[in-house]
This record gives sequence, C-alpha cells and structure tokens, in this order.
Amino acid sequence: MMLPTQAKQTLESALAEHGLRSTRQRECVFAVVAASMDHPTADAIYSRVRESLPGISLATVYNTLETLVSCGLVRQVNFEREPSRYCPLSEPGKHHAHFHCTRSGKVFDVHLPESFMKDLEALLPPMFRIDKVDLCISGQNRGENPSGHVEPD
Amino acid sequence: MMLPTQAKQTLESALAEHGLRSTRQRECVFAVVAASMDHPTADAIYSRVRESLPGISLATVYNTLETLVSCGLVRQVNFEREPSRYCPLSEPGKHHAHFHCTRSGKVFDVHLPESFMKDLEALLPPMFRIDKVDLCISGQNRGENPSGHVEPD
DNA sequence: ACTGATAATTGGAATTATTCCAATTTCAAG
DNA sequence: CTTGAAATTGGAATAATTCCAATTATCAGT
Repeated sequence: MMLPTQAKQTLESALAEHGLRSTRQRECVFAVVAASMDHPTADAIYSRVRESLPGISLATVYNTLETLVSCGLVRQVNFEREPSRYCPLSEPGKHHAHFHCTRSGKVFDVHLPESFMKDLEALLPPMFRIDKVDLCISGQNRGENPSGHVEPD
Repeated sequence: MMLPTQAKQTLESALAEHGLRSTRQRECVFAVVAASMDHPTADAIYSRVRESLPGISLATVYNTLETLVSCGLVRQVNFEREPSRYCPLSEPGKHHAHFHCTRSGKVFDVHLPESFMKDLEALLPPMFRIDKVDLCISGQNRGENPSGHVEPD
C-alpha cells in the first residue's frame, strides 16, 4: 500500500497542525483507510496494513486510527455495539450518513446536502452547539448493486 | 417502583403479541425505564430496579431490556462506544433523535417531524428499505436548562 | 554525524460492557 | 397436583478496546 504524494502532503500537514509526527505506521494506516471504501474495522485495517508493514502492532493501529480521527482525516462509524468501522473523510465540510444493510452487512455512504443539515440544526434548541452528527440508517438493500443487476444481496 | 394500570396493559399486550409472559422482573424493569427521562445505562437501571426487586440479576436486566426493545416498548441508544442507554418509546410512529452534551453527559430528546423523516428517506437510493434510523448529535449545551436559568452545565 | 529530549511503537496485561450457559425456579394449562 | 415450556440466576466467558511499562524512532541543536 503506497500513499500518493498528494495524500502524503495532506497527512503530514494535518499531523503537523496537531504537533504530531508522520511515521511509517501512520502513513500506512492512513493509506489503507484512504483506499478502503468498505468501512473496515480496526481488525481488518490491521490485517491490510500488515501486508506492507508486517511488524505493526494492533495497539498502534488503534492509536493511529484515534490520531487520524482527531486530526479530521478519518471518520469512526459505529452501528449499535458492533466493532467500530472507519472511513476516509476527504472534504471536511461535507457530511455523510451511513446506510447499514442488515442482510449483507455492507455499508453505504449517503450524501447529506447542506439544506438537510440546516433543517436538522433548526430542530435543535438554539443553544445546543453541534459538534458532530452521527446518522445511521439500517435496513435492507433490495435494489441494484453497483454492477448494475438486481439481486437480494 | 409501581407500574400504572395503563402501562401494565401496554406491557402485557406487547409481550403477549410476541408470545412472551409478563413477569415481576419485566414489569419492574419496564416501570423503571418508563419513569426514567435521563437515558440510563443497563447498570443504572439495574440499581434502580433493585430498590423494588433486590434479588434481580444483572443478566435479567439485560435480557429484559432486549425483550422490551424487541417488543418496541423501549429504545436502545448508543453514543460512540459508551455503554448502551435506554429510553421509553411511547408512540411507535414518532421518531426522535438524541442530543448528547459532551460537557455534562446529559442526553436530550429531539423530536423529528414527519417532514424531516420524509426528506431523509428521499436522500436514500429508492431500493433501500429503512428499518431504523439512529440520529445522534453531540455538542455542548450552552443554553437555559429546564429550571429556566442559564448556566454552563 | 552525535546526543538528549520527546514522541511513537510494541507486546502483553487489563478493562469492561455484554453475552453465554447450565442449573434452578416460575408459570400456565391440563 | 403435574408437567413442560419459559424465565431467571450466578458466574464464567467473550471480545473490542485501552492501558502500561519498556523499547525504539525521530527531531533539533550542536
């Protein structure tokens, strides 16, 4: 897993902003998450990262994921009490929700337009300052999959 | 903790619909949750229930909460990876979100109007059948509390 | 390059909410 | 009452995550 130069810049400046160093481990974990569209768990990330960094420890994967989340590069997603999943967070201003198919276990991103976020904000008492919004929808995907044909997952 | 006759009816019929019996333990756990506006954890519910049923086990509290959730009487609420919290679910058709104050730890219900739920549905690919929506907003409550005066939690 | 100070990583132990399980108790119906 | 199913119980087990002390890597200043 190699990190494109541009992504490397992104990582390094985000870390620097928080007074943190860029390391091989952080680069690699970031590269794996950035390349993963399937919302992997820490464990799955661990095994993917080990393909390029066999000696990395699970503790470091957890530490790094926490670091990346706090730098705003990665998002942690929780469904019920399942193990946390992680996804890349490219544009900081853009919000997305998650659809969790209870049949297949797959997770889909759902883009949330600015208008929707505004509506949501309007529903809250005005003195509640929003830091984070977690919206998870679960159900079953009975539709077309990306390959274009219909199947029940 | 005594359960009002009407609530008892609700519980008994909901349980009966699922082929389940009403028991002292279930009545009491239900009564505690129904009377709790603070979104208690299983542990908190356990200690409240023990005031009327000192011999109840934590396992039963967990079992019962699961039962009540599956009967649609109680809602399980998760913030990040914190212990699950529970709240009464009076009207089955009515949706609400949760605002989690990161300063005080308090949880507030946020009513979601039907129009908002419709908007949300419209954002999803049409073949996604929604079973459940979990919306958690976290941030800080800098506003008036129910007693009417302003304080920083 | 070298050195010291600081930060990051590591392996393994610890934590903790929750689930599991086998044994007992309760319940409702015949 | 008896009997079979359902519910409860205490304690053990699970599993994701966090903690910790020891090692290793990195950076800044010489």
